Amino acid sequence: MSDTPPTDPLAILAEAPLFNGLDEQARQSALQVAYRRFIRSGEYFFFQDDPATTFYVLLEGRARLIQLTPEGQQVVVRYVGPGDGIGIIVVLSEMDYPLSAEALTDCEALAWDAAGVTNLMQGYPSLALNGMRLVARRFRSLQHRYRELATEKVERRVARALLRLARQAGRRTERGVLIDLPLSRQDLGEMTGTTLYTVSRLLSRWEQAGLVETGREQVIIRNPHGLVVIAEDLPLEDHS
Amino acid sequence: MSDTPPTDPLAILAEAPLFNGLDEQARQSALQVAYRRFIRSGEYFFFQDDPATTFYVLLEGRARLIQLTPEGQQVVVRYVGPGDGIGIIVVLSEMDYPLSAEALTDCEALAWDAAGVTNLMQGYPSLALNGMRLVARRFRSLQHRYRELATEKVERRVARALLRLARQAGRRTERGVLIDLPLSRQDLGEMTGTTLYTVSRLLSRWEQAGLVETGREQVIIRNPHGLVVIAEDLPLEDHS
DNA sequence: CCCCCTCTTTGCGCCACCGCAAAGACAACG
DNA sequence: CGTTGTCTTTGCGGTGGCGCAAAGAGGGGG
Repeated sequence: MSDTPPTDPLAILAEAPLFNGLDEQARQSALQVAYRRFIRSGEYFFFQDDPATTFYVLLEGRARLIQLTPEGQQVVVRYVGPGDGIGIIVVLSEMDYPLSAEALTDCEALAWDAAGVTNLMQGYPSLALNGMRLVARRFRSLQHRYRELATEKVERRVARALLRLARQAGRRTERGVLIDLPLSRQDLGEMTGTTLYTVSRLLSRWEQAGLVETGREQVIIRNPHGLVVIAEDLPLEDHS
Repeated sequence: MSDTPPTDPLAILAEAPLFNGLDEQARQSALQVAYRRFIRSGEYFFFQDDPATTFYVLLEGRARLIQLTPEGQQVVVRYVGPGDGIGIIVVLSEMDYPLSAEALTDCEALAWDAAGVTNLMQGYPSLALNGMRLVARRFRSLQHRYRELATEKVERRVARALLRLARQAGRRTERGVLIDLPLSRQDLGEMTGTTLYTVSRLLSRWEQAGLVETGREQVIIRNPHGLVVIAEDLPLEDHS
């Protein structure tokens, strides 16, 4: 996660799901019309409601996608890492960006403009199909989370969010699985549709129970299974 | 909405957003690999978790897409009408259907199997791009609803849902805009992530206020603007 | 025409969650 | 090493929404 070999765009493209199954030559021509961008930690790839002009594939670093409500509330939509694309969906549909992309660490990315992507896809239909598959997968996961939000109560949603984050950004330590991201109570609230207060109370309770260990903008999961029990709402074993 | 000329597949395809901008010849070849299906009211196009084999374009009738939670709760994801596609997203990604599609009236549809669609898209890249645009739009709208669900309270969500339904399936009558669908309190609850009780109470209140007129599985909107005020949470005019 | 089934309404108690407020903890910075 | 700002915790009161239960209201079938 923090070993940073001099990034080789071609290698990362080969790994990137969007270019999966394409031949070397296709990736080469994709690279030729791409340009490289560096975004410093805390800065933005783009802002919500800007016209969507550019599609990115992250080479190095970590970013998150945030949606702002008209009233100014935030929702954290997704975290992304190397190999992930940002803005695929939008660039192809001549819309405005529906969310903002914020760099959490210094980031390096490949960038294509809308015309470039469209051309590539016309030339390599597999690229278009890959794109659809990607979008499909993301759509599905969003649908899943939508259903969660609609039907499940806060406790489960937060537990799930932690497990998901552990999968995406977890690092084993001797104390447990550390979520390797600056992650405030506020952030967790925005991801799960609740408030920082409720998150804080939940985490306190879970810490009491020995499930997690928390610090400032940091969570370590000591007992993943315990969280799963909450996330899946498994019947607690009766100890009478 | 209820005039039913003998359905002409080519004409409907020409209107269908997926085939937008394609030439006659492309639509012809699409038709050649399609077959026709009739689904009776109350029956299902497919069930959640079945392997996704078939993509449909609805020619006639009305259907809805439902997601079931592991615990058996339902969420109504979307209503569809003539010209709409069902299952685009999924067929291309070799997944299982993430939801069930239920016919609300007798339905007539064109059907393609996964291989057929993939072939068509390889042959007509614009088709793939159209597909992406469609999915992108739907993704956006889902994202929008996700944010609604995460940040807005029930009242607004129900008001929004009614307005959305009015747009999709509204018919002017002398009493107001009738939502031309059998629509129970339960359904509305499932669409907005709440319970039939709360929906019932809201509708009662709104009926008192003269905003709507309700009956068994039926809603007529008398004062759309009033609903918009609620949906957008506009400051109520001060009448002191 | 009546019966039965489903949908709807509404009272009621309950609790999960909200959100302010104030105090404590921690990190960064000069 | 203190100051400052951000993040976190927790008490507290308020309430929105849940969900049972029981009584209406239609509608369709026999």
